[in-house]
Formats: sequence, structure tokens, C-alpha cells
Amino acid sequence: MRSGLDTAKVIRDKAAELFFEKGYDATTLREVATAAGLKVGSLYNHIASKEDLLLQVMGGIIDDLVELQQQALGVEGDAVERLRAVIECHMRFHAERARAVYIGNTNVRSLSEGPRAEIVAKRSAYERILEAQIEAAGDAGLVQLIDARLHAYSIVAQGFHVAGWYREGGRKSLDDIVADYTKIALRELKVVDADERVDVARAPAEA
Amino acid sequence: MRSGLDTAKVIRDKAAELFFEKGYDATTLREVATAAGLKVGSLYNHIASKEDLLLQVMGGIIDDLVELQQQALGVEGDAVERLRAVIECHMRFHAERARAVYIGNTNVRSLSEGPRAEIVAKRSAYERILEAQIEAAGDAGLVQLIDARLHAYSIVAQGFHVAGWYREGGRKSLDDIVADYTKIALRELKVVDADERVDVARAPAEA
DNA sequence: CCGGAGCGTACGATCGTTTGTTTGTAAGCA
DNA sequence: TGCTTACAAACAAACGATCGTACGCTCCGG
Repeated sequence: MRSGLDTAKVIRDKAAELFFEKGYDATTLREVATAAGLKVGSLYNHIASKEDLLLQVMGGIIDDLVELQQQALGVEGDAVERLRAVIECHMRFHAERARAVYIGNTNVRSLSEGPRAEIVAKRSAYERILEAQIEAAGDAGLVQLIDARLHAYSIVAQGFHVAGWYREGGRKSLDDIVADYTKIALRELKVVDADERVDVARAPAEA
Repeated sequence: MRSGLDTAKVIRDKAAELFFEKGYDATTLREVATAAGLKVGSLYNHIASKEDLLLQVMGGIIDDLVELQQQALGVEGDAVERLRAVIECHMRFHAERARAVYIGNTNVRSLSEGPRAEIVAKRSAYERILEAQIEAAGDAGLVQLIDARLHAYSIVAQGFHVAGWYREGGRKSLDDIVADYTKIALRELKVVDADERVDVARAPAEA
């Protein structure tokens, strides 16, 4: 018999796999149980309900994201440096924790009113901060904005998308992907010397 | 009693609404029936199965997209002109037919093996063509690529995303959104005079 | 020997789908 | 025009399957 904590972790992991591959609605608790080496009834020694399991799998991922964004906002430098940090943080998070992010983004609809509203609110607050940083860089005259909200959407979209396809051990390393996407984002904002800013950030000891 | 064709259309429309709002898996045929002013059994006078209804709603949308892409490939001009046309076509399609595209993208997983494989294949062929156009422009030295595939992903991602939020009568007109996103995409490719190229394309009779 | 953990079984609900029947409407014929 | 026939379409009802969940029993480790 496994220890209770181990079993709970196995359940979460297997559930995450299944939720990622088939979606929450299409995943059966019996499938989760089988994958975890259990019978369906035994799951209830570790979870309160199916929705509770989904929440465990999402596991405050949005809170982690918001927290990292706050850290990124604290970097030294001008508005563009700050924006670059926020974007890099955004892309890195969405690649590094792709599976959980993907599950979170695609299955919010399946949550009941309370938790859903909470998550949606946090996510839109996160996006508003990104947009505000973009606008700040625009106001400072350091970037040439087309439309702040659309730029924010564009960057958010790339995060969502990368969470859908990124896997460890793929064609490019995580660092390369993050660096490339950050370049891409800064290019669309027409930052002066956008590419160089990224390269400098990657090799700060070069000089 | 309505005519058969009208009823079939009402069913498709209401199903599209529900699939868009709640997702295919979470939508009940009884809900569809109620929304269409029918009882659940009556649906089967017009559909073969629930999956068949989903396929009707998706309705060859990927074929339409591929066809429009082919048209865009036929424009006069250099590799960048062609690329610009492909991108604009991409964004316009994803905004104009947002609901159907969104349903198609989020519910492929719920299809059975055959139709799913077909749609996935078409979609990835579509993406490969976009990527090829990007690479062609790069080879011609007209754009400065970071990574052709990532650029393609980036543009695809923006299409998916816009399909999730665009509604008629929003803050910006469809034409503005398309134009802005096209500018954004060309900027990330570092096209020479990217913004001007878009503006010229919007007002070709200016000269 | 006590309690946590797994198992077997079953529950009520709800799903997609099928069936037998009724009903509205349009065409064919007197 | 009136009556009949035919058929598409809507209905009520029920089907088997499957879902999430609950419960009581068994077993093993500390």
C-alpha cells in the first residue's frame, strides 16, 4: 500500500495527463483511477469530487503566474526593461508549466460559478497589467504602439499557444524558445534595438 | 410546422451558440432541442448523431480557410506582398467567422478518429504553407527571420485568439482589427517599411 | 488493535439514441 | 371545390450505457 500523500500525487499527475489529452469533460474518473492503479471508489479517499480534482490539478497556477509577474515588475531599468521582463516571464511560464496552464485555460468553463469567476478575474487582472506596461512604454516614447490592447492580446495568445505544443526535449530548448518569443514580442512593439535588448539580457556578462 | 430546411438551420445555429458557449461535450442534445423549440427525439429527423451535428456546425470551415489561402497566394507582387496577403486573409477569416473557427479549434478532440485526423491534417497543411511563405520571404532577403516556424506559430496563435474574443460591434471595426494584426505580424518579421505596406494595401488608390 | 486505504457494489441521474405513434400540410383525384 | 392519400416532422416514452458518487466490508501496517 502506498502512503496517502504519494497516492494523492499520483492521482493528480495521472489526472493532469488525461485532462491534458482528452479534456476534463471527456475524462472519466474511472480512467483516472485505472491510470493511478486504483478502483474508482478509492479516489474518494483523496479527493472530494471531480471538480475538486480539477482544481487541484490547476493548483493555483494563476496565482503563481501573477506572483512571477509581480517579481518581473520589480526589475531595474526603464519601462522597456520592465516590459521585457514581464514578457519573458510570461513566455517562460507558459512553456515551463505548459500542461497545467493548458488545462487551466481550456477547462475553466467546466468549473462551477464560484471558482470560475475567481480564476477569470485573476486572469483578466493579469492581462490588464501586461497591457498597462505596454502602454507605459508607449507613453515613455520607447515603443511605437499600434494598439495597446491588441499588443497585449497578441502576447497572451502566444503564451496560450506555446502551452499547447511545447514539450521538453523538442527541437529547441526552453531558453531558446523564450528568447525567440521575447524578440518577436519586442519587434511587434517596434522597440529600438529590440533584438539587441534580448541578447544583452541573455548574456549580461558579455561586456 | 416549419419546413425541414428551416428547422435544420435553426438546429445548427442554436447548436453553434451552445457549443461556442459551453463546449461540445458539456452541451446536451436536450439543450439543443429546447433552444430550437423541439423535443430531443425530433432532432433525429435532421441529424444522424451528435457528432454529425458537430461536423455540420464546423461545416467544412477548414476547407474554406484553405481555399481563401490559395486565393491569397495568387496575388501579384514579391514574396512579401504574397505573405502579407496570406496573413491578412488569415486574420480576416478568424475574425469574420470567429464562432465557427473557435468551435472547430476547441472541439476537434471530441471527434472520432476519422474526421479528427482529416481536420488535423488539413490544418497542419495550412500552417505549413504559411510557414513556407515566411521562409520564402526570408530567403528573398525581404524579411529578417528569427525562426520561421515560430513566426508561423505566432501568427496562427493570434488567429486562434481573435476567434475567441471578436464580436461584431465591438470597440474596433473588423477592418481595423485585421489591419492592426497584419501590421503586428509584419513587424515581427521585420519587413522593411512594414506599416507602410499595410497602409498602402488598404488605400491602393491613394497615388 | 485501530485507523487509513483499497475494493466491490450499487445508487440515482443523465446521457445519446431508438421506437411507435400522432399531426400538420401538400398533392392527386373526383 | 371537397375528399383521400402520402409523407415529413414532431412527439412521448423508453432504452441501455455510463456517469459521479456513496457505502460497507476487508486488509494491512504501525
